[in-house]
Amino acid sequence: MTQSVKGMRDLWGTELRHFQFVERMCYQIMGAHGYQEIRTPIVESTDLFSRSMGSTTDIINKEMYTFKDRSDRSLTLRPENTASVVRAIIQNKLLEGNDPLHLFYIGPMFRYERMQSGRYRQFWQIGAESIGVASPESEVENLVLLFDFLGSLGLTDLSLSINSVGFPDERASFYTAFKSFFKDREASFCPDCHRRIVDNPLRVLDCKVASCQTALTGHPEILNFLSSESRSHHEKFQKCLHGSNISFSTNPKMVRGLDYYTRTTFEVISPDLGAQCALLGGGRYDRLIQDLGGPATPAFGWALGLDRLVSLLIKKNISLPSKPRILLIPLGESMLEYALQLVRPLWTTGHSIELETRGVALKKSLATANRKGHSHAFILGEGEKAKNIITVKFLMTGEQEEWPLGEITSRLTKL
RNA sequence: GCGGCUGUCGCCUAGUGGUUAAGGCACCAGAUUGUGAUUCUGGGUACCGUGGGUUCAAAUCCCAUCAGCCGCCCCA
Repeated sequence: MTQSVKGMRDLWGTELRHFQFVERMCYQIMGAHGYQEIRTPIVESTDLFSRSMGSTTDIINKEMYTFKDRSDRSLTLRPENTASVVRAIIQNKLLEGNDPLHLFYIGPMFRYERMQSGRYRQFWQIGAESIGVASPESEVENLVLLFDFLGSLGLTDLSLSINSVGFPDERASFYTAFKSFFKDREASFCPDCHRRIVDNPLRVLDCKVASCQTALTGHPEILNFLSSESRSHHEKFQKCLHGSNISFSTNPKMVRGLDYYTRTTFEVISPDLGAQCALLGGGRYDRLIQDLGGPATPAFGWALGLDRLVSLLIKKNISLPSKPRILLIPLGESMLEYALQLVRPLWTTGHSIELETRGVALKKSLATANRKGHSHAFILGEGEKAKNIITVKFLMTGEQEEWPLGEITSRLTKL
């Protein structure tokens, strides 16, 4: 049998309902904050990603789904969405007259990675980008949106880590100091760190090897190499977070996976997710838009892993708001025709009413309703028809009520 | 990309060379015709992930392959 491609899965049932719940809340909160949706193609020119994300990042080097199309163009399945959003902004001149832009997106991303739980080759992200404003306050606005969203899902205990990685020139002077610090004790570092110090020095900071962490004692901190402007930006950002009641911790060792970040970076990890604990991350990217050929424009945003978010909701037993699910059971074939006429106006009211059309014994229909998770059964037989009523059975308690036909809609709303 | 582990009904598992692959949950059918979820009775629904090999004999041993899991790298 042909199976789904490795790392790509089907979504249905409980898990899909959680996805849909998150998506509904996403549209609601984003809308409330004035963010507008943008949808970009899943496939882009390979160079969009190699230009935006940094040539030494793992995503570029080993994780992209890259292929040639029939015209020999190098195409790539998007591994993240920010580069595409920026491309769309430039290409469609979205900044003209719309500055600043508040955009959000939701959709599948692709990374060719070794499988592990919580890590998929097709995975879903929700992201929000705030484009055109450089202030720390706009960063906090974007994070308030994020935490309002998480709160609406019942997630209130997640901790935010923040850091600043400065601008490339600030980073360069830090690298110089850090590399000489490293060189003085290079024998104490693991082979991976010897590779990192060349490719991406910041990565040495979050090495998990204990001896490396010991060797890092007293290391130069990037915050000390920031310009006074960047430093006061960072201070103001923290002050504003306090003011908005968002709790956080500063982590000078926190490193993000993409090279385009400037100044503020942040992430949220969840201890409940095992090794793949990164739930979301983001930061400022003031140079990306110009690097991709657009006008120099500051920007800030985050991306959240929907698959991991849903697995967290399920692990934490966060229950979905449940609407009544009704099975309408006509007794006998003549009643089925009557039921069809009766249910049509009800179907326009937005309630979930499934019609039993099999014409099987009531006993069997109730068993089916129970098994499939219906909350109520509407029973419609000769007796009900004669009295112009419907029998409503509450499947949780077993209680029954008789509703006059004219009151069905109003009483449904009160369930 | 590196290292390790796993794969038996829809789900969880027993079975470690020898009859017809066992059990639980679930599912299906029934216990007199309009009442489920609780009870009772009956039913096994699986080419043991796939393909080769060893053997008189393979779910069991070997190889390959696919998928999943765990750690690393890294990331959502």
